[in-house]
Amino acid sequence: MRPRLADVAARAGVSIKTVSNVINDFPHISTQTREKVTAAIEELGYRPNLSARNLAKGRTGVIVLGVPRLDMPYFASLAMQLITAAEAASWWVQIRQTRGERAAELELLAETRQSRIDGMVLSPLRLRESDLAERSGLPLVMLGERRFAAVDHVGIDNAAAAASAVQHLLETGRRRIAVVGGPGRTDRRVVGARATLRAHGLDLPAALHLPVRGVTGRHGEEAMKAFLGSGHPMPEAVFCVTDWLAMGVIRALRLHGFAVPDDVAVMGFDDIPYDLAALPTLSTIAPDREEIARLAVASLRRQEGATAPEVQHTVVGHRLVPRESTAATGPVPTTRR
Amino acid sequence: MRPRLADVAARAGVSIKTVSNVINDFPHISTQTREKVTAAIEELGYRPNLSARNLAKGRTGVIVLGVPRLDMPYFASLAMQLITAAEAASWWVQIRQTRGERAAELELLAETRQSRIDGMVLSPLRLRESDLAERSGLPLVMLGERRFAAVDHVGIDNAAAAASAVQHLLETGRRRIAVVGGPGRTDRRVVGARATLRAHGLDLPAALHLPVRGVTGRHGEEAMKAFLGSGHPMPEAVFCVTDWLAMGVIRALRLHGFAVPDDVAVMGFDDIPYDLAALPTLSTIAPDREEIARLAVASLRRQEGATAPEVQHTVVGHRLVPRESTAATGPVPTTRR
DNA sequence: CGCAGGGTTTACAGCGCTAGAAATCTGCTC
DNA sequence: GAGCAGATTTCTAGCGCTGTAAACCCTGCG
Repeated sequence: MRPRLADVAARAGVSIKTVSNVINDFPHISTQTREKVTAAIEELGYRPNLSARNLAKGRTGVIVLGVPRLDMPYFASLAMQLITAAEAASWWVQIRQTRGERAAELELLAETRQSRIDGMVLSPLRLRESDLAERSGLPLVMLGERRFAAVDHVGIDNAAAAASAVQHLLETGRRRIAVVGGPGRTDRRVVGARATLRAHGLDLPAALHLPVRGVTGRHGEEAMKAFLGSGHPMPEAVFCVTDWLAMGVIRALRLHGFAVPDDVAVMGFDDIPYDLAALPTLSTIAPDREEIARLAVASLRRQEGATAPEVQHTVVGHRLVPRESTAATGPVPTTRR
Repeated sequence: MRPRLADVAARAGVSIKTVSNVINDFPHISTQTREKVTAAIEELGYRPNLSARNLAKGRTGVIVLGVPRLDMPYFASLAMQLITAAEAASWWVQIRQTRGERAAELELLAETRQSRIDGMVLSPLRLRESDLAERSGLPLVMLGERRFAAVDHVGIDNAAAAASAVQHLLETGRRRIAVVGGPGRTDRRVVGARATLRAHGLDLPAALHLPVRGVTGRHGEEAMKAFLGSGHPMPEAVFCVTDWLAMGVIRALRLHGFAVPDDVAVMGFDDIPYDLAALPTLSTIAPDREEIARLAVASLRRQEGATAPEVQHTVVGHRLVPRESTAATGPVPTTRR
């Protein structure tokens, strides 16, 4: 049988509660006692029983992660990170998919009221500020582009990240730059891109802003195809607000005979964990996902403790990852035949 | 406060244990009582507290999934499926990475003995039959190519799947076929491919069998580069034992000026959830991962119940997914310039 | 030298559920 | 109509842990 608190207590010659106190880092424990207990724990290889702990503490040990879709590598990867981060807080993560539908997102928000979970991490796409009335006091933290005034948020500075992406394109000598993404100017990434162009005395003409109805490869391919059919002069580079879009854009470009990056450079965003055997490998912006996951869990714990925790919006870092798709010279030699 | 068993009991006018009996499907419950209880559960929206249940039942509610690496999309996707399947059995999945190292795999096997988990799903790469002595009575099920006599196994028929892949290449008119994968003939996929070639009066000459030390894009790229440098006449098609290898192979081919599938068709294996915006999209074999996950959990539950369960090796289905990389005519038009 | 006052430790009552054993209720036989 | 077997339900004791409150033990001061 695996050792229990009582076994540790007996071995250390103290009471059960003292062992519990040591484990939970309660104040007022003499160094001597602490050492005795720690030694006993070590010798017995004791590990607390989470079921019992959660039961006694009245928590369920479960948090929910709400994402649009799990087969989007960005969210799959985020989920993995969150699972790891949550484990440290003895939480396990129940993953729910919203398919980006408003109804599903509202439903999740409503579930906040049944006390079946200890907290929720939500990556909303269609939620509005006013929807948050649905919310109960349950610990909640939002991820993604949108920030809500009344709820904790963890994310990167999308505008700044997009700016550095465009900056990179400019630095590699491209001036005429198209932007793929966002059906509105609410899109921080588009905003950041546009601002950077403007700061360099350039513009984002309507023809070079390719709106999309989604962010997958298919959407990117369609948007670029539409552009290619429009007869507008080609851009020297394309900034896509997601890697998926970029993959589709590259496909469309190549199907039309354009070489990437030789004819057109393409930049993505997200650093989805695709195989680097892609051709060309994709230059992108890598949000610090591990940090996002860690801080999301930290936010939940903070809220769990306090009765009326103050709202915190946290900005985590991102990295520019230049790869082949924006290289000055492409890796693909002239084709035979 | 969320409803407890006692609340349901009060509402239905029966004892707590009766409600518990209904929930756990115990025999000897009158239809009338069952209906009363079910109604009460419904009205109150009762859901059992898993912590309490697990505590009382003496299980931990945790199973371990041991995979080589989680950033391999195949395993990420498998993990997701397993998490879903395990949820139905009130288990949550703790994911452990072995990096394909024998030591790490043995360590996991050893953990089987501390009763900290209810079961283990293992996808071993380097384990030997004899290592299983390490194993305790804990429910264990293996995934992957290797079958062990003494342990439950769930997987596809790799040889048959590889056979159908090669068959597909033959049917699209390719005769000279190379195989990338396996540093030994233990590899069922290589065996299946070779057998199919032989059955068609063809051979797998040593020059066309490209062994690899791993199964990622990098390994595929290196193997194909080495071949291209060898001066051997080109094959018309390449069958790779994983999609990742295939991505690398395609990259190497294209960097050398070969078009896929026009000059060389490439076939993968696994159907990793890559973006279909790849160019060309990858023809592959898709194992029924959902079924694998479901059956793995079922195996664990079966073993949990019995004291000396008989060993079951289960074969699940796979599908041939033809895409662009093996099409008769390629999607890439002649390049401009 | 006694006692206040703090730091430390212990006792004990649950958290919500399940597993026996015990109690009760049927319907049936004689 | 009593007696009995089997079906059905209730009683009771934990599962291993934490929170509260009370008990303990030491200083240091008067």
